Amino acid sequence: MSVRVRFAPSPTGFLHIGSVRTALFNWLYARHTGGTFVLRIEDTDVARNTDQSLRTILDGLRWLGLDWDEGPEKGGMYGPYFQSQRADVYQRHIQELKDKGLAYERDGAVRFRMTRQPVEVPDLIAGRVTRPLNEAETLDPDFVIVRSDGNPVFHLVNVVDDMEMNITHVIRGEDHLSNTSKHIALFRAFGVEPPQYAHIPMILNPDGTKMSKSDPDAAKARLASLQTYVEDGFVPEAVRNYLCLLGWSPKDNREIMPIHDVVELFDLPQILRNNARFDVSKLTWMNGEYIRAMSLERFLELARPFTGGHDDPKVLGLVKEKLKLLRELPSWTDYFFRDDYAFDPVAVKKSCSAPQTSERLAKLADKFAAVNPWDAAHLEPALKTLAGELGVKTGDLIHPCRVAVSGKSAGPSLYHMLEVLGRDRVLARLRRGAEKFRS
RNA sequence: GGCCCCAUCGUCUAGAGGCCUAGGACAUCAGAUUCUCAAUCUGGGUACACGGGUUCGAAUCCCGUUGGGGCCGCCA
Repeated sequence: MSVRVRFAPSPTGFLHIGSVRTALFNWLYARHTGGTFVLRIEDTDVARNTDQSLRTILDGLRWLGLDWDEGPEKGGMYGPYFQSQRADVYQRHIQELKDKGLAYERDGAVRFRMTRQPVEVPDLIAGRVTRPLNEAETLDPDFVIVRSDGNPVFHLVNVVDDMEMNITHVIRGEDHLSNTSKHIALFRAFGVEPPQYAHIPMILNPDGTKMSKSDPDAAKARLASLQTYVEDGFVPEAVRNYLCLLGWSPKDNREIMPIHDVVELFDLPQILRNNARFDVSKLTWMNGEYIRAMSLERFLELARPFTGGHDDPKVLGLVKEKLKLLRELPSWTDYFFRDDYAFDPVAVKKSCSAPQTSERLAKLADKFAAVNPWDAAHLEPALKTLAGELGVKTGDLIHPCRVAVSGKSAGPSLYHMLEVLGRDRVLARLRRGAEKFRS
């Protein structure tokens, strides 16, 4: 039988990074097995659902390249894929349980007559887990499956849909492990064999606490939302790759690896059983690696939202290898697009405080005025010639020059930077610097 | 509190009884290189939570302790 897995988020707020990892693992398993990846929207909590949130989920999955085979905007034979549109399906199953004497009403809600026996949960990752009933459950293990307002609850709709949609493997967060006995009991009540379960460990904050989108600590709350990484200029390839490595490993010391290699190697039993903490610094490193390695075309495409409209390919190409985050883009390129860029005081003090600075910049301007053609290959010998004539180290010209034309001590290769800046701007800025740094 | 899951460098991990005086990566420190920064290269420090077993031999198996996480809703 062909594998069918599903990602079943609720459209309430931002997309949680842990949910994203769950979606990723489902997608990987589907692609690894040649199975089907279903996206199902669990929007039974009418009060909390928003269209905006639905968009966030769909956009987030697409951003990461996690395409679904059945679901919203895609269709499929098992639809509809919104639980809000499946009321009749649930109604039928609730009636079935009532007819079998396995559901009854109390206080206006419908309750499921839970088995009084401990339920063994076979889990592909955790192994066999038997969860005995706790004290309260021993007294009354039954639980609500339809609220008094008539809406069925998560446990019921989740099981009914997994059943109706022929889901073969339920890959979800470990926070559901304790509930699984309820789900298995429900499957049995319907006379259906439960799917295989694989509960994946949680992703935690750097301090080991649970990642929550509503954490009172704003910095931690930011960490929990996928949107944060999009806004900060992480690239999807890097986020996806990093997430693959949280709870899974190719076991051959590779870390940066193409997604199709992960798809090939990925399997459920090899998923780790322990929680992982989210390490932004490693993700940031990986992001820089991906940015440096990607094509200029891809870079231009991903950089567009961060350029503020200044997307000259020559400029962006120059700083591509410098970046760790796309969000840093403006601070690397501002002087290409404006003449009133700021001068870093530390850089000025370090490179432009020598008394000869002014004279050197002026002479450099004169020397560059004669360079033809204006390109890196001709600028370099011109500068070196002048250094020889003045009897100074090239650095004594290079550093002041860099500060004069960009305001910074750090940037791309000087000669390529000058080439892209163009003769007019470079000469003007050098002469302006000669005035500015006159001591 | 009850029940469940888990436990290797600061972090992510490799390790399925001898290959481990524990390997890789990020981070960090030192050095090299460079026109700056980044990158790159070289090197350093840092871990098997603790206590009992089992075994000729344990990071690897068992038990306990401690610690972390999860679940105990008419949320999902």
